[in-house]
Amino acid sequence: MWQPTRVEQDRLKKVAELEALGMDLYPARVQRTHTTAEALAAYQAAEAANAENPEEITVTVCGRIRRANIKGKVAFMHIEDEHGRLQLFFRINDVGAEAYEPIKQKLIEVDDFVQASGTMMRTKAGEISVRVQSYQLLAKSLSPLPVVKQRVDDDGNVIEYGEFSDVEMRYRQRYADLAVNRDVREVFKKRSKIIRAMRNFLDDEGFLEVETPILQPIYGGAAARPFTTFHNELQQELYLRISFELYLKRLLVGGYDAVYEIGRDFRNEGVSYKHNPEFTMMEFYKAYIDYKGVMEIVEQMTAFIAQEVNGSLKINYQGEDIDLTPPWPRITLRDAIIQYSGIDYMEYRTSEDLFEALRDIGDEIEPGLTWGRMIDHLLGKYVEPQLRQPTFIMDYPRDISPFAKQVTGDDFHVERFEWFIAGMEMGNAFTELNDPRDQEARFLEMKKLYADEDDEATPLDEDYLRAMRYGMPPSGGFGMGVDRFVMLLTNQRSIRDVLLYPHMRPEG
RNA sequence: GGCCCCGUAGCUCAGUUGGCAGAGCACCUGACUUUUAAUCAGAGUGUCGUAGGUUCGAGUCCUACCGGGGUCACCA
Repeated sequence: MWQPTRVEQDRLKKVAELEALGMDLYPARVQRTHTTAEALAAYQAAEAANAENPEEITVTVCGRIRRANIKGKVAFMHIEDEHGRLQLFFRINDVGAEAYEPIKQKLIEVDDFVQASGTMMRTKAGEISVRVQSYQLLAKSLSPLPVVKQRVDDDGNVIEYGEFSDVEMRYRQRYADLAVNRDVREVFKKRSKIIRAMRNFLDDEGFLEVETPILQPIYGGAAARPFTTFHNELQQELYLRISFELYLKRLLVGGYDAVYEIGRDFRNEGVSYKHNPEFTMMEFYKAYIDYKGVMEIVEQMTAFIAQEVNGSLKINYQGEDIDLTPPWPRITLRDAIIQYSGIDYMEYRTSEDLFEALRDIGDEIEPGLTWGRMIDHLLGKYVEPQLRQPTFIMDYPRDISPFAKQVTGDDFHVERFEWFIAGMEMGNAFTELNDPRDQEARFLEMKKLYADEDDEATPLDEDYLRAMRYGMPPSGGFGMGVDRFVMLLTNQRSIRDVLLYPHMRPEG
């Protein structure tokens, strides 16, 4: 239930006064001939053509009032639309005493949406403005937005005085955050550009964009706990997908050479600066390449997107210079772990021996993990934080990679790589396992290894095996966390800053 | 889930040893026909996150809870 604050009560009084004047506070019909940016550009063009006496330009513009300076019988307001700001110049002589009164009385004020018609001009101070002949209220604002005063300096930089920075309120009321913080709007515009560039790249490479089920009877393709839900009519237990992998590879069986999907994944895990329960994933699968072919595509795609969006392959992330120019270093997981922890896990080929080796270097790892998981621990703790520049870490332990093809002549490793930048995992890829007999054995192996963990930790997907038995061409597959990639290119510290509506606990 | 930090006006914040609840901006009243962080003259508008406790007296000290941030754990 809304409890109006004192300021909101003031605004409700103004609402009553405006309605007493017969004004429609929320009209359905609007006119607009120019955005703020178009109106400015039109006047600048007219000035360029004839500086002394520019052609008279008539405009009707719309926007939210962001600043109002009522100076007796004249008033200045800045309206803002998505494209910028524009000053409106009201004179009582121009709009008439009756129409001027609501402005003078501040019945129409900051935060309201207005439409204004007039001719373009420059004020004495030099600011391009609309000399308003008539105006109309488009939407009355009942609740004040946080106050952030702005000034544009001589170089065109926007300087803000005061700020709206309460993190919780910014996430819970993203609309207010966006309305007030221009740089936040820019982040999400850039996010859109990044995803568009990704699509353009993949489309041009001959990939087909597809959509696969989010509600799945059996989840799989990644290491994560799922969300569960229920279909009432069918009396069916369902999972929200944790990856697209198994459905996309079925499409290679179906005859497509290359497919990709960009969409939402759901993982029932902790929340952190790089984890949100739902997040955007991009996965692609391409026939007739292996994981090294995938590396080349990933390098080229990253370079293409960075060039499209930032105009450069060099970025600065949180004060750190990062160069995305391909090719990137390719280091085996074994070598990387030797380099950063001093342990060569191939000298400890049982989980018991490796556990002792970890304890010997002072690691407080808990007992009972599988050999592969201990190696994953070594990667996460000693290697990952050190990988600042783009790096491929390749050849992973078999028991944590059930969908990757074994490295030829090596019983311990599979052809898998993970891609890291700025100490964060960006992506994960395999030479895809397409031997249905081996795949079935892996499913059973997983079941045995992790049987005592959460129920159904590794469900065996019979339909996926059926598809594999028809035959899938040798393929390379890739998945990446789009949000983390957006963080990188927009220089945002937290995944919450690249999600419009990050997950929050319910409001008290 | 463990540990640490934070929660005071619409926004950003201060608040001493426990002693009348504060500032800037916003809002409100008034002046002003080219301002632009407008200016000038007035006025403080509050469930100090919530509930208990200690005390003559709590924004301040104690306990629990709620919410947020950080970090560790979890994330085959």
